[in-house]
Order: sequence, then C-alpha cells, then structure tokens
Amino acid sequence: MVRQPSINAQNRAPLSIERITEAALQIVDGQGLGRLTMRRLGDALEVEAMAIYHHLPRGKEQLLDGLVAHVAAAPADTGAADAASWRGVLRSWAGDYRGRLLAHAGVLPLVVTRRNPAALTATVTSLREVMRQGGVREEPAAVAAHTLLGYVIGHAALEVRGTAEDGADRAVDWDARFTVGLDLVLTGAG
Amino acid sequence: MVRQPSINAQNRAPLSIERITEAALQIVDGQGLGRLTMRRLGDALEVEAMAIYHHLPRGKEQLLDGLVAHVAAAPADTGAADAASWRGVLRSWAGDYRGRLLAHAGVLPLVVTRRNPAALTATVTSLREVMRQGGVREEPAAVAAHTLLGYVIGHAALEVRGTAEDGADRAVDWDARFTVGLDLVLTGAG
DNA sequence: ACCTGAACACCGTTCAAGT
DNA sequence: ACCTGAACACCGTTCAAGT
Repeated sequence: MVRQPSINAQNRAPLSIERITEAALQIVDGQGLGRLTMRRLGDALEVEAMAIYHHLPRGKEQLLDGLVAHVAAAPADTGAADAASWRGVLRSWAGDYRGRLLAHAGVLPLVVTRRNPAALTATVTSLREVMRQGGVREEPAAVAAHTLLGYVIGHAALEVRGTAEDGADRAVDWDARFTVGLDLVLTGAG
Repeated sequence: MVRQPSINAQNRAPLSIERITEAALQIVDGQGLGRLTMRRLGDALEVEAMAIYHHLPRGKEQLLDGLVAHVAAAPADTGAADAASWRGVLRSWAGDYRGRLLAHAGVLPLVVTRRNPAALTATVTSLREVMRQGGVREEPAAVAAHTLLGYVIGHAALEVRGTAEDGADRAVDWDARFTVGLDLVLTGAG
C-alpha cells in the first residue's frame, strides 16, 4: 500500500496568519471567547497547537490582537462625504459597525481591553475625515468622532448584555432604540 | 512555648463575600484582570484557595459577577431631580460613573461580557426615573437612558485604550472631550 | 460550619527534535 | 522553513478529610 499523500502534512494548505485568525474567530463566534484555546485552535486547523507559535511568535496575545483588528478596524467611506451627506455617511457607517460588533460579540471584551491600541485609530480617523469633508471644523469633529464611536461601542455592549427594562419585562426594540439614540448624537454633532 | 493564638485560624477575621470581593478588586486594580486567580486570591486572604468555594459555590464565575455588580451598579440620585435640574443630575452622575469605570478599568471587559445581566438594570432604571421626574415622557426617557449609559461606557472604553489621534500625536484632553460629548448627548435628550 | 490537602483535567509556552 | 512531542509551571475545581 502506497503512502496516502492526502493525509500527508506536505499536502495540507499551509498555515497562515489569515487562516489562523479566521479559525479563531469561528471558535469565538460559535463557542465563546472562553473556549478559544491554543490546543482547540490547533485541532480546528488540523495541526498541533505548537505549530501556531511559528506564525504568531507572541502567542495568544498576538492572536487576540489580530481578532480585535479584524473586527474593530472598519473605517467609514471617506470618499462619499460632502456638506449635504456627511451625516448620512456616518449614520450608515454606524449601522454597519454595530452589525460587526454584534456579529462578533465574543470579541467585544477584547476591544475594551488595553490590548492593540492601534486597532481603532484608523476607524476614528475616518470618522473625523468624513466630518472634515462635510465642513465641520477640526475640534468639534474630533469630539464628535469619539462621541459617535463611544456611543456605538457602548450601545452594542448594552445590547449584548440585554439590559432588561425595570417595570414590565416587555422586549426592547434595540434596532429602533439604536437608531433614535444615533440621531440624537448626530444632531448634536457639528 | 504556648500556642500562638494570633497565627491560629480561629483568630483570623472570618472569610466573607465582602472581604473576598474587596481583595479581588484590589488584585484586578493593582495587577490586572489576568492575574486574578483563585490561588492568588487565597494568598491575599491568607487562606487556601479552596476555602473561597465555601462562600462562592459558583466559583470564579460568581466572583466575577460580584466585581461587575460592585463597579457597574451605581444608580443616579433620583431624589434630586426636577424639571429645572434633571440634566444637571445626569451630568454629575455621568462624571461619577466615568470615574468609577476608569478607577476599575480592569473590570470593564467583564461589564461588556454577557455575565451578570442584572447588574446594570438598577442603573438604567435610575436614569429613566430622573428624566421622568424632570417631565420627560416615557419613551424618549428610555431611549435617552440607554444612549447616555452607552456613551459613558463606550467613551470610558476608548479612554482606557487611549485611542491615539492620527495627525500629530498631541495628547488628547479626555476630560474636556468627555464633557463636550456628554453635553452633546444631553442636549439631544428630552 | 469552615477550612485544608491531595488530586484531576486542562491551560500557555519552551525547547529539542524531526522532515 | 515548518511542524511535532515531551515537558514545565500554572490554572479552576472536586472531594474526602480534618477541626
């Protein structure tokens, strides 16, 4: 019986940071952050856990940094903004960004940790740029960018936790609530 | 030589949930969330780690839930609000709440996790009540309560990460930025 | 009732070794 | 260059035992 090349290590798709990060995100989304271990990640990639360290020398820290970058680094479309439309651009960006955060709720605690401080920079910068192109002055734009991003992240955190109302336990319409609060923030901006 | 009662287990202050939670918070604030282990917590309390389980049957989960409750359950003063002052009450609450979150930045990731969904309920309720007493109608008050809490938590998260500006690396005046953004949110509310 | 000690299954990571 | 296997120090938690 000849060697079976299909089960030979040489024939597998080689490991890469992209494949590792994707597999990790799938574990986090499907089973929760607490179940993301190097050994389980290795299993998912059909590789010994220790092989991962060859691609991520800083180990699990680097892996988690990558997850934060993958989820939280999503800039707004700075090309489409002018004086008439910049609020609309930010509104649609905010909707998309909220969607990302909710789709990967397991990484939200990581976004809030000190790790990977560079990950949000591109996002904040793009928000300021959209406003600048809309004619908003530098300083108000910088404030509003942080206010907006802070609101979106904070609101997503509340949604994930599903903060109950007190009185009745009627369900909260999070979509509507997010939109109204967003308008409230955008109205003040600029 | 007689027995030394001072090093006898009988003479130590007995363990309690309060003492355990305080010691845990001190470890998190001083060394970070990652270094909070049951064994280290036991050391800090001069007890074997396993003794903790007698007071917290649900183990570390329950311990972390307690930390979230201790930090994030801080309602606004509902007694002091009327039609003229409710914005001021919320403004000062927000400042205090931000202070709490920054003082215990290590627990912020826990606040954002699914754990302990009840912890923020009292806080949200108090915000709605302040507005209700200020004459704001039910539905706008509910929206504004979530917007405000979302903003404060989200902004604190950005501060802790220290999101850098792009252009220059001039330092951000976080105090001023928080206050201005807060006014922006409160202006829209009601 | 309250705490201890030993034990179990599982982590992240290092390092020498294989191909 | 890329991956493996064994090993180390450290987790959370259980359980029987002590007082």
